[in-house]
Amino acid sequence: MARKTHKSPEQAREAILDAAEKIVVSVGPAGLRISAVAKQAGMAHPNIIHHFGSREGLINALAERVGQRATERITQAISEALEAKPEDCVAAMTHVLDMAYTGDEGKVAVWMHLSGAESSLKSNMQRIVELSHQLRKAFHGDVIYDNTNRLVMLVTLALVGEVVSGASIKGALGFDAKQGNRAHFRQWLAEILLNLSDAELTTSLTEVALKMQAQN
Amino acid sequence: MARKTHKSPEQAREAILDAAEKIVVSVGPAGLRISAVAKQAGMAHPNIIHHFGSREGLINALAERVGQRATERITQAISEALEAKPEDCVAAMTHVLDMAYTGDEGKVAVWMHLSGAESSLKSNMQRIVELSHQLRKAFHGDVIYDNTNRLVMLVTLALVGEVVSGASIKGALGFDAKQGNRAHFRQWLAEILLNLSDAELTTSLTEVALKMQAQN
DNA sequence: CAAATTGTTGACAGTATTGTAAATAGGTTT
DNA sequence: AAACCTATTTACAATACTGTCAACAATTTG
Repeated sequence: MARKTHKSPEQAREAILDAAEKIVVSVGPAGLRISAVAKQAGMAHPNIIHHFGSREGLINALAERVGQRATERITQAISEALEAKPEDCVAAMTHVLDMAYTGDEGKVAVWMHLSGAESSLKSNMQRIVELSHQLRKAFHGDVIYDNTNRLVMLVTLALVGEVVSGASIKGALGFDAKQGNRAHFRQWLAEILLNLSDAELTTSLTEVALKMQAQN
Repeated sequence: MARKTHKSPEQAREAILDAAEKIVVSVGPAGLRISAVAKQAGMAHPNIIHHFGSREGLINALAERVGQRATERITQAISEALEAKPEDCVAAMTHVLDMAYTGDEGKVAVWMHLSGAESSLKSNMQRIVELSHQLRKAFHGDVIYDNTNRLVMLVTLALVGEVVSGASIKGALGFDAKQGNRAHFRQWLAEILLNLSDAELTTSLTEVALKMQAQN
């Protein structure tokens, strides 16, 4: 009966995306139903189609928004790490990893991507690699760019894995038991990442690689 | 008209699982429709319900089968690495990582798990950790079990990430360009894993951790 | 104040999918 | 050969979801 007051298109879109994010967090990526989003946003479902064109349009818009926000948090954390004192380096690096998860945005970003959303992944990832390389250079002098690329890839893949089935794997490996909770794992990983940038480790690695190539 | 010859229940189940695996590989985990599986297997879809009870029953059975097979391949690869000569260690370790992907089974296992299948993940993972720890001990003497656990977790998470969105991330990071294809990344990771077991790295890591704890 | 614009909604069409029920026939046992 | 078991199928029920359409009302513009 009583119609809702008209929101501006921007307000409506934001409200719908907020609702969609909540729904995705609670039911997973495949369970994103337009009707459920509409109910959460307190409107009728054709209104969503009016604003986003289709279900796929909604998914792409949500992917774009959460990807942008997550990238913002991560890049800011790396920038902060760039200015951290040496004794704070592990904490700063741990904070960088934390930022990939905060507020369910990393989870939603991965899930949206999993649903086939396109988004501007490439430019976001390249910003992160660029800053990460600056971070490694600040810590260890001149380092190999390819290794930064690979490290970022390893961490990114692990983050995706954590989002997708981290809870199950953690449970299967008994990580709930004593000290091995998620935060501790991230700190452990942060330490490894910092040490992996060390020049002596790099040479050690290339030595092994050379030995192997000679064998082929 | 012409009815199919009756298969034994075991044969029928295997044929259906083969079909389901193909379907999942081609359309992804969320797109698993029992009608499509039935078409692929050349039978009517109620027959699948007859043999597996429901769509969920089919998913669980498929998860169990691919999980078992993938675990078999991985554990065998680790066992082989245990008996490898020192100069073959990187190749053997790379082979272990390769085994997690071979034949789409790793991909399907992750995807099925993603669809909510239960399966015997815990016992499989623990077998892998146990063998991995033997491998690390063989290479580096007595090492910390928790670190083996964390390394297995890191690699497993990265494998899951690779399965879920490895192609996109690889593309976003420009890994297609020169030498950074998937196989090279695995070899690079294998080298890191072998070197990470080194005692000097472990002490370096714990030193950083102690320094950070003192700071808190 | 009138008219246009557009955000919003209820009703509906169309399709896809899972699962059920009864019937049929291949294979096995007595 | 008869009877039985069950793998298999056709037809159907029931539901759920996306997207369309025409109408309505809130807001803005002339």
